[in-house]
Amino acid sequence: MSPDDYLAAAERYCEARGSKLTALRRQVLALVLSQPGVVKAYQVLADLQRERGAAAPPTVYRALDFLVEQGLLHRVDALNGFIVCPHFECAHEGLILVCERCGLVEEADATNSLDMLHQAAAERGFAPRRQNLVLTGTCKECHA
Amino acid sequence: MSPDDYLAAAERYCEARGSKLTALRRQVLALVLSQPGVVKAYQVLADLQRERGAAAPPTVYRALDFLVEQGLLHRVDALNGFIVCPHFECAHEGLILVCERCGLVEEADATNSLDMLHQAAAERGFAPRRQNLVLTGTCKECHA
DNA sequence: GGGCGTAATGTTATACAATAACAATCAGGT
DNA sequence: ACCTGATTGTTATTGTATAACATTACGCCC
Repeated sequence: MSPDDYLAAAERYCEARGSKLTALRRQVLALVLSQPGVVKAYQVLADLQRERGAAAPPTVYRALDFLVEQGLLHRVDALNGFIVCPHFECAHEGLILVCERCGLVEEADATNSLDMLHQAAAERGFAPRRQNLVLTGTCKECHA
Repeated sequence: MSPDDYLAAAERYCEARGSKLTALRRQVLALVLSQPGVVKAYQVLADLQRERGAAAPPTVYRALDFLVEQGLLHRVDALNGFIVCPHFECAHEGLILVCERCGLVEEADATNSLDMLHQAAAERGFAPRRQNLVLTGTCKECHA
């Protein structure tokens, strides 16, 4: 899916959910889309400053938080970064693989093991918030 | 297991692995042990400063990195914190459950599903960094 | 013991990440 | 127009982590 198509779909998606993809939020989303793999908040901030002059950290963090909340982005804790969710529309649970070396992101189907994980948690009375699991490591190209 | 027993066991464990649990590293480990749940680097730093006067961030981070490398501690990315690994002796993949409400942290054994996850990743040529997976959600006590 | 290489620690400064607190503005409903 | 709540702007600060280099301690060989 091209960035433009993605943005259009995101627009419709937010519309349908009754949330507002404002100009600023759209711009931040576009900036994240414009780069491959994991994107950092301060990188987005720098890009935003190039495009619209003044901008401060809270501006970026608020937009990113919104986008994560909507499910358009995922936060990658291990890297203090963000990645685009390739299919926010269908609510299925994915396994996201992030290469620490090159920043490549891919998604694997791991429904079975994810179900098992949730079950293991449930056995302890623990209710996981639904989320897409992220594994960091090295991709095929990058392990020496 | 009491802190003292844990420290003694850690000592033997490092000895056996040919790594050095120096006085400083032992002290940092003791400081982490002295607190329940998740411990933050700068909290350890403050404690260390109380105990030995001067101390700077790199001192603490290096000790914590060492302890994580040895498997004595786990880093909890989602919280920028560290937890004690209760069973460093047996090689294992842990599943760490963090309650968003009360902050409780527990480590569950989920070797099977974690193995499956790694396998799913491996099928794509992806090598996950050895890590302990974190699920956030609500614990037994907390889901209303 | 003296000298050497490596690992560990100390020190200073800085980079990177995130939020607090409050002011200003905008959009929709009545 | 007016009110209300959400969004964005602004300034300042707090929290997290590492770079770069100096110094000290340890093991080893001779």
